[in-house]
Amino acid sequence: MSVDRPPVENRSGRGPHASILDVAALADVSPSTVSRSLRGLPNVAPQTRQRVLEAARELSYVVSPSASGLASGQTRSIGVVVPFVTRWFFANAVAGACDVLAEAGYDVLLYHLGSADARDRFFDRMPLARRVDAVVTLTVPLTDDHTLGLRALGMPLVTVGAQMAGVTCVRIDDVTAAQSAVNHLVHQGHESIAMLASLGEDPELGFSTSRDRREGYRRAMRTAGLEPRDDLLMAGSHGIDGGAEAMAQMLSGDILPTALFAEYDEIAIGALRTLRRAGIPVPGQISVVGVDDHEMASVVDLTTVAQQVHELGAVAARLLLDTLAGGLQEPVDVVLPTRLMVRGSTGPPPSRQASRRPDPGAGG
Amino acid sequence: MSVDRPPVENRSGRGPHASILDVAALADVSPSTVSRSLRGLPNVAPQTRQRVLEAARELSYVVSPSASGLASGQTRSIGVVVPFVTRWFFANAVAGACDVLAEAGYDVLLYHLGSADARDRFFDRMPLARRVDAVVTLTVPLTDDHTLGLRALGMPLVTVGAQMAGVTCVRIDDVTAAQSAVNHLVHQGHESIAMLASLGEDPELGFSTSRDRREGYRRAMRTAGLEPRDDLLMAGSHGIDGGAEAMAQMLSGDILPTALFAEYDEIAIGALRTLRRAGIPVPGQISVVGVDDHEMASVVDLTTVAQQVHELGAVAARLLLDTLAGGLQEPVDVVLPTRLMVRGSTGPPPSRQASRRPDPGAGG
DNA sequence: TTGAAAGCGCTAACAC
DNA sequence: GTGTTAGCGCTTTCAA
Repeated sequence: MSVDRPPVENRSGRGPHASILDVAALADVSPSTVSRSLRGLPNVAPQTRQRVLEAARELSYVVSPSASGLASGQTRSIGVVVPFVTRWFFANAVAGACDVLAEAGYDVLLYHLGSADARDRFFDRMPLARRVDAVVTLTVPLTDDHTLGLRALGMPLVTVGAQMAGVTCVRIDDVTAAQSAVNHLVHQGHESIAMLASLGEDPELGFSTSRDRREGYRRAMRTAGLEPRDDLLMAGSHGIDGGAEAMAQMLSGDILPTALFAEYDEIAIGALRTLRRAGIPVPGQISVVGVDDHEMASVVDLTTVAQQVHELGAVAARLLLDTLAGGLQEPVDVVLPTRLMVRGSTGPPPSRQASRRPDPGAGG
Repeated sequence: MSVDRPPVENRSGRGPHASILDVAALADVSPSTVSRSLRGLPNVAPQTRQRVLEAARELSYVVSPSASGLASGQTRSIGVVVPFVTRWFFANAVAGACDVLAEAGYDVLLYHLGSADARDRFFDRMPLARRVDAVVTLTVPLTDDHTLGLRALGMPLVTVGAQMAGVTCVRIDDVTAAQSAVNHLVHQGHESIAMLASLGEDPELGFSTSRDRREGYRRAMRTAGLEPRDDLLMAGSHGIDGGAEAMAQMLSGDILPTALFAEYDEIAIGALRTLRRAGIPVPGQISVVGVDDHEMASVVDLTTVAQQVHELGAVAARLLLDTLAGGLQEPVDVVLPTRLMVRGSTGPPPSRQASRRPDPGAGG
């Protein structure tokens, strides 16, 4: 690529970049002084520092992270591991983490483990090993091996959403969140409430978030004296399409509940799409509630349990920075609050017993 | 952090990681041979390579990217620069790029320039300088200075969506995409068609995507013998909220068009939310069309011009890899196809002249 | 096909 | 407050 470069003078002339020696020469000090000045260490005379900064700017000097990392053992970058950046929750949490980390001068290495392939490659190669100073994982479904692999890196680790013994975690109380969603339905008079939940390829592996929300559903049902239905589990697709398919499957079954609790909003939204296409009125015949407060929830008028997703990522990042700075020594478990947002997708059931599907021909 | 580490033997015992010397010792060869073997270079006897690979595995050896980068001048990582990971388009394009790059063994440095702060910090510090081998920018609004700054890095650069002279670009034809959306409305008989478009803080700066879609709107209108309305520009918020606010603003105005062309789906979706809340029937009174085929478009039944966003990112990544491999020498301009998806948000106008708002009290 | 030696560009420990 | 001296852990000539 033949690209114009800014004119560069006083250069030792080896590579395309000025080196610390060039800056040192221009500022008429030693390389160590340049290093100290640029990193804002004490023990540098103000005027010296000034000269160095000017020289550096003049030469468009940027430290080589490789060299600096090699010498110091620090990379000034953080690994962020995420299963699907395309899902609203993850995108927002990543954004929260990135914003905090960038402000602190850290770079973010993004590891996107969407496919099983990508996940295997990742854990096989462990590209994090000497590349980052710390890691934040966003509720990646992990086997025990994976977990051990991450911990064996011996670097600070914070998870968003996934509780693991001895690891700092930022999350919501998924059990309680699910309970409050289901309780809302119960209070409206629903007795036949089903749950739409995701199911990873490997049941051992899944998201703890998913497990906890199912637990919350069961508890709320039992507390209300209701029988939890077998969760409807979506094996294949995630997100909206998964929810839509699961709903379609449920419609093809015999007994339709009067209310649905979806593990997260995208599932709920997918279900709403299927319901709309099937001409089933919401909440007239079925009420739907989710978890997240996805930005689309207000658009489709979905009742949901809101969580502060950007903040989850941001808090995780801050905890990591604290740990790196030596402040935080022991693992902590931070639980952010949730809030029920009542919207138009929930209402009383059609009647106390109208829990069967309308006969064919009954209209709809 | 006191963490169990896998048992490690035959170690020089300095750091937490095995070094190339440890591997060399265990395999009974020189470090150079280890290096060659691990990188799959020729000129290594198959059995030697075998021994080395076993030794490396035994010691859980992972090369130090810093050291390797310093010595070779290559970082094996790519910078991905994106304004908002949380917006659907960007999340998907990032995912596309990540997937391709990860498969090729590259790491991804994510730079999230959502806020003006973050952008300034980024261009001020140019953290990419020696950190990455190449850069893909996802339609980041750039000033000329910024553009020059990126090009001055002297490394391969591919943009998604943003055309710049002499830079490889992967995009759709935004003018044509906009025209096909507007033509669809024209063919349905609409004569009063407005556009909802975004407007960056700095008009000089904006997305070329935005400019081109406005241009397409104007051309389609003129071709149809219609007067383009002054675009309704959203100055503040982006995405859904921006669209919702712009729509509200339009509702407070005097003359309501019979159809709306939104620069991208999130704007359209925000507008739909406002319209629903205002009780204005879609497409009965107003038709709405967007661009993207956002995953929510099918949920809210939005007519839109679909683009393959994941593929945009993936193609960009592949072009970058080609360039790094020495295959691609000259900048290219790749244009991916779009397709009009007709859904339920568009229909004929209420009547040939019913373009005024209903009188107060007329119901709705 | 392999090994020895010389850096890559910086930081850190120590001297002054 | 500043300079000197060694590396950090690799890759890369070059020589064998």
